[in-house]
Amino acid sequence: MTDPTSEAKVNDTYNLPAQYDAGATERALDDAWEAAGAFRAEAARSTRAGGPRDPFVIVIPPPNVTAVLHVGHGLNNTVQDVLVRWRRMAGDEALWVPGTDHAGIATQNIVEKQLALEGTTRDGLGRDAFVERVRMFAEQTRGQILRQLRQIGASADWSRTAYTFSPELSRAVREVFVRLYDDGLIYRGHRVIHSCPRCLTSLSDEEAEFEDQNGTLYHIRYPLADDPSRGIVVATTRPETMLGDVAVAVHPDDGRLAEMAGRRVRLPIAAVEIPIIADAYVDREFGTGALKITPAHDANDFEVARRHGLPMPVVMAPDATMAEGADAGGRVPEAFRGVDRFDARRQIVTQLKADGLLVKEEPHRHAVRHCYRCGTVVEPRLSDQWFVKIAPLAKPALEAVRDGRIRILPERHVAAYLNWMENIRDWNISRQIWWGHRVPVWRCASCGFEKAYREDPSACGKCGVEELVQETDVLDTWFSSWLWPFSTLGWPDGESADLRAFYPTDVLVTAPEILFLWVSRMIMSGFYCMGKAPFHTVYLTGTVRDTQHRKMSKSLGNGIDPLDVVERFGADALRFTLMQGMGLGVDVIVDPHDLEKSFAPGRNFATKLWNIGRFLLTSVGAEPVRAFADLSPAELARSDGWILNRLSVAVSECETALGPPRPTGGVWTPEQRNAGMRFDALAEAARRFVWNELADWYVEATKARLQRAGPDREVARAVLVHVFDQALRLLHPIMPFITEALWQRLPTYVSGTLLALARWPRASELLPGAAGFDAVREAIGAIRQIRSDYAIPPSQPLAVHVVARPGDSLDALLGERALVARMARCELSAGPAAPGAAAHAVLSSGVELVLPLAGAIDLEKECKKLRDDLVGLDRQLNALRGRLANEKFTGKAPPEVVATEREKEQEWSS
RNA sequence: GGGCGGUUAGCUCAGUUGGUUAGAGCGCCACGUUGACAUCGUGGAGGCCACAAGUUCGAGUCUUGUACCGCCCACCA
Repeated sequence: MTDPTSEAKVNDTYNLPAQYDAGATERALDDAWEAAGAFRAEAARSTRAGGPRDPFVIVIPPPNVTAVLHVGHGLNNTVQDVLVRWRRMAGDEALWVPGTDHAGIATQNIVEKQLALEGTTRDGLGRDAFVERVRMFAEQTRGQILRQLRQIGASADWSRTAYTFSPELSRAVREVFVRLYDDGLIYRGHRVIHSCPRCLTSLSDEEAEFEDQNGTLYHIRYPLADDPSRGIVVATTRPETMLGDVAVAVHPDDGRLAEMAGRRVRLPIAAVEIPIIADAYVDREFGTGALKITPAHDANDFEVARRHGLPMPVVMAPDATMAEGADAGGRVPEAFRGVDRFDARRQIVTQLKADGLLVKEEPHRHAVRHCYRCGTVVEPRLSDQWFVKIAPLAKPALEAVRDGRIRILPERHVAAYLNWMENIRDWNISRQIWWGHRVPVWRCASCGFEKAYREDPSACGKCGVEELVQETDVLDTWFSSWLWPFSTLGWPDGESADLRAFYPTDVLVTAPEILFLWVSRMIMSGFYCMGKAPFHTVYLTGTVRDTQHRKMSKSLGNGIDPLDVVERFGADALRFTLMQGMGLGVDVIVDPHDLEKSFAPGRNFATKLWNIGRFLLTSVGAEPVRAFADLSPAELARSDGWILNRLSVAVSECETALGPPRPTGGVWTPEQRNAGMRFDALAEAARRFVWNELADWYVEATKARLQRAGPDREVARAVLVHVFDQALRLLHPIMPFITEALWQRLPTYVSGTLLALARWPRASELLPGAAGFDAVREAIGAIRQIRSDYAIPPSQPLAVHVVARPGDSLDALLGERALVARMARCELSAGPAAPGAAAHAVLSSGVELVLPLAGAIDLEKECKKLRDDLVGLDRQLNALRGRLANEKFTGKAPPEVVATEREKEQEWSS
C-alpha cells in the first residue's frame, strides 16, 4: 500500500519546481486516493442504512465499449466528478458508480467491419465464435475506457465498476423481462417496424432518426382492371414498394375519386388485381388524392389494411433486396428478385415510363428515417418482434416530472419529455443481432408452450418435455441500460445493502440526445421495479463542438482525445477549461486544431495556482502556523479583513453556483427547480477569487509583512495559509490534482489526510471595516492609470498628494503607504500639492489624489474623464430617484427626473 | 407541419426579480523582467446588446412583430 503522502515527500516541500509537472503528480495522487480508499462508499454510513451521512449517488452514463472516450465524455464525466467531489467534501456518503455499456448493434458493427477486412463475416464465424470475438474486443476497449476515466481524475468507486453485460446485470435484465412478461407487458407483435438493411436488425422508433432528404414523388397510373383505358393515379416516393400494394385508397368524401371505390385496378409489374377502397386516412390534398396501400412496408398502410382485412405481402428481404416474402405469391417478378431496393426503384421507374404509366415526377423534400448506428436508410418491414407495452410504465414517469419530484435541466427539455411520454408508443426490444442479452423465452418443441424463464429451463414448464428452443433474437441494448440506476446496486436482490443505502440516486448527467432512448426509460423502470424515481435531477449537458459548430466525430476528423489534452496540459487544465465554458445547456466550443489555444484558460490558471503555491510555501516557510481560529479580529490587518471577506463572498458564490444538492422534502419547489448546476459560475467565482483577489492583491499586500519577524508576520502567515487552504478546497472539485498536491504541502497539513476528504468551506459573516482596503486598491488603480496615460516610466518615482478630510479612507491610504509605494511606485503624502501642472483622480470615497507632473497636462483628457464621471453620477442619481418615486410614491416622478439620457449627454457636453 | 432555444466585444460566452458608466476568458495594441508567476504583470483599444414597434421615469433584461441560425417532435404517401 502506498503512503498517501508519498508524493508530497518526493519533492522538497518548500522548494517547488518552477514548472508544475502534471503527469507525475496526477499519477501519484490517483494511486494515493485509490490506496486510501478515498472514493469507496460504505452502505452502512448512509442514513438510509441507519448511518450518519446523507447518501449522494451518481451512476455514470455507461460509455459504449465501441471506442475509447472523446472529449464529450471528458465534459460529461467532469461534471459528475465535480458534483461527487463536492458532496463528498460536504460530508455526504458520496458514491459514483462507474461502468460501461456493451452497446449491442454498435459494437457488433465494429467487429463486423473488422471481419470484413479479414475477408470473413459473422455467418462465416458462427454465432458462438462471433460472440466470443466481440467479447474480446469489448473487454479491451472497456479496460481502456476505465483507465481513461481515472486519468481525467474521476473519483468513482472502482470497486463497484459495472457492465451492462456482466452476469449480475444480465440477471437483472432477465428478471425484469420475466416480470414484464408475466404482467402481460411484453408481447410478441406482428408489425411494421424499422429495419436496417445493413445491420440486418429491427430498430426502435427512437433508433430510426429522421433526416431531411431530397427525393422524388412519382405519380403512377394504375389502370382499371375492367377498362385499361382508364386508371387511377397514385403518388409515391418509393415506387419499388408497389410490388407489395394490396389496394388503392381514396377518401370516402372525395367527390371525383370516391366513386371509384369498389372497382379494381391492375397493379403494373406485379401483374395482380387489387381493389380500390375508401378510407378516411387518405389526405385529399396530398399528391393525387389516391394512396397506394403497401401494408408490409408502411406502418400506416398496415393499419389501413388491417381495417379492411387485406393481405400483407412482404416483397423485400431483411437486406432490402426485392424478394418473395410471406404472402408475396409471385408478385415479385423473377427479374427483380435479389435486386437492391434502389436499383429496383430505377428499373421500375424505367419500365413504367416505357409502359406509359409514369404520369409525373416531381422533386420532393421529405424526412427519411436512418439507422442511428450506421446511417443507412431504414426500411419499414413487417415482421415478428417483441414489444414492451409501455403506456402503463409511462404514467408514473410522467407524473414525477410534472409534480417536481424529478427536475430536468435545462428546463426547456421538460416539454419535450412530457410530449414524448404522453404520445409514447410501444417499444420494440428485439434485435436480430448476436451481441447482447438473448430474449429469455423458450418454446416447447412438443406442446408449443412459450414462456419467459429466469433460469435457463431444462424442460417445458407445461408438459415437461425436454425439447425447448430459445428465441434467437437479442434484446435492445437499452433494455439493459434502462435498469442501470438499480441493477448496478444489486437489484433484483432485495436484500442488497447497496440498494437500500444508495437507491434512489441523485443526479443523472448526460447528453440531451439520449433523453428518450435512455433517461425516460430509466425513469419508467425505476418506478416499475423500485417504485421510486431513480434520481431527482436530470442535468443535460451541452455538446462539445468545433469552431464551425460541428459535432465532434471520427469521420469528420475533428475529434479531441481527452488524453492528448491531459498529457500536454494536465487533467486539471482540461477540466477547468471545460467547466468554465459550461453554461447551462450551452454547447462548448473548442478548436481541435489548436489545443494550445483551446485549453489555455485551464493551463494558465493551473500555472497561476502553482505559482501562488510556490510563493506561499517559500515565504511562509516551514515553521508552525498559528491556528486561524485563534486570531482575534483586533490583530487583523486591513488587508486580512478584506481578503477574508472576499473569501466569504467567493464561498457563497460557489454555493449558489452549485445549488441545493437535493430537493427538500423530496419535491423541487419552483424556486429550487432551476437553481444551481452552474459550473461556469463555479469555475469563475473560484478563479476570480484566487487570481484577481488573492494573487493580485492579498499576496502583494502580504509580501512586506512576511519579511519582518514579529506578531504581524505570524498573523499574515496564518491568514495566508488559511485563505489558500480554503481556496484549494473550493477548487478541488474542478481541479483535484493540483489542489491536492499543493494542499498537502501547506504547513498546516496533517499527515495522512486528503484534500479529497477535507471539509467543504462555509461562508462566514463579513467583517466590518474592510472598505479601507478597497480605497487603497482604488488609489493604486488610479495612480497606475495616470502613469499609463502620461507614459511615465515605472522607473520614474511619483509624488502623490492626498487631499481629504480625515477619515477611514485617508487613514487607510496613509497606513498602506508602503504598499501603494510598491504597487504604484509613488510616495504618498497628505495635504495639497504646490501649484502647477498636475493630474487629478477622485476616489469614490471623495478622496482626491493630486499628481504633480513635469510635463503638460492633457486638458481634453482630464475634462473627458470628469465628464464621464459626472454623467455616471447623474445616471446613478436618476435611477435612485426613480426607484424612490416608484416605491414610495404613487404619483409620477418629479419632472426634472425624467430628462432623457440624450438630453443629459448634451447638457454635460456643453 | 407543430414546438422550443439562440442572436451581447474579433472569437467563445456571462449578465439572477427592469435601476450605477454592459462583464469574463481567449485574441489584439502599448509598456514592463521590481525574487511566486512572460503559461506573467500594468494600462488600453474594441459593443446602436440582430432589426422594428410598444410598455416604463428608466429596457440587454418585459410585450408584439420581422430576419437569420440551431435543436426537438411528427404516419402527407
